[in-house]
Amino acid sequence: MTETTAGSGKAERDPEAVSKFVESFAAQLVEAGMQRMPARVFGALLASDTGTLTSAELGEQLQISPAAVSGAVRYLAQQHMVSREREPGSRRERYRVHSNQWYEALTNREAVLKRWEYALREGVESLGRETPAGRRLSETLAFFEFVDGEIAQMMERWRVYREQHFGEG
Amino acid sequence: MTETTAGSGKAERDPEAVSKFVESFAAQLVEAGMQRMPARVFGALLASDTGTLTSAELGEQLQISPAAVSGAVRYLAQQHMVSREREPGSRRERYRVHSNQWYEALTNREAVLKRWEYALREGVESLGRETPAGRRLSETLAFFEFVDGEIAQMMERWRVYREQHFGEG
DNA sequence: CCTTAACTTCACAAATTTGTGAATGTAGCG
DNA sequence: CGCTACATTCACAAATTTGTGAAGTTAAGG
Repeated sequence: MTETTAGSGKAERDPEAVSKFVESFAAQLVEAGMQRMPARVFGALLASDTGTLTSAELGEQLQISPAAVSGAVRYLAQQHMVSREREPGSRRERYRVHSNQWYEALTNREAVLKRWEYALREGVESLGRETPAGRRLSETLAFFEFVDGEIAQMMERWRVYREQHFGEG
Repeated sequence: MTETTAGSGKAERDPEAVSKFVESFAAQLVEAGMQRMPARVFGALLASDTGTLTSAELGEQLQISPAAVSGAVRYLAQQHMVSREREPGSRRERYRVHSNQWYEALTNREAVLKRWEYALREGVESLGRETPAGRRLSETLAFFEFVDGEIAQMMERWRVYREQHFGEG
């Protein structure tokens, strides 16, 4: 017999409830633009007891192929929404959602904002700073720069708030 | 002869520069998850002198069919990123990007956040507030609620900042 | 070393999304 | 009252995206 897939601890907390949450949460992420598999994998990790799952566990729980798991995890890791850790002995890999880390990632629209800003700057240049369109673009650019700064401060405030309400993560 | 499509005012401000901006800005929006046509239409409006364009102008400038314009505009209007206005006399419709209005729209991830919050609340309930997973979801929920409030304040600060730096829009 | 357990990559079939042309609807104007 | 100028909707073809099975790669353990 395979060493009970779920391994550590009685993993059985109403699989149905878990699945229902995973699917409905993933659906919302999808609607917001995330790809389906990454969204589901992320949901599964969020809903797990330890915040970590192995590739095999993900595959079984979500009924998807190893290839799909691999692709989803690659995406999530690139976005810094999960981290990978090698289990010392085994060849098994663990994927983890750090409570902390992924808040940052989610607000890491930063990279996105930067690219928008760049495109807008180009536009201001080439259309002419003093044209009506140029002025409109300038203002838009200013908005994004403003938001950029504000978000940094907001995350700082969150860290304080979080520590007060939840203690160390 | 058709009444020169571009109609009002000498619309010719280096069409090439305009197009280059439109396409590169749209590309960034697409990468962030927006559909291509809405992104291009929005870019074109941003880069226009008056901030308004007719359906025909959009179609010609972007080389797309009336159907595509219609679809794109419907989407943008739903997201409150443009408004439609009827030209009094004509049957022609004008689409406008209000500098103000669309900042709000962009941060109107609010609707999205609300749905995430809802899904998370469900999850906390069904997995149990006192389980490890339940606690993780709770914290995530708290984060979104926090962000919600912060964004409202941020927009308020932006309005002040904007007025100081750009005067009335 | 050789075997085996894990992850990854690749080529392809299926499903979804996207944009078009044609048909349809509607309001202004003679 | 009918014609014309726009805009919208619909069905479909094309392009893109998505997930799978199979083959490939690497490291742990005998």
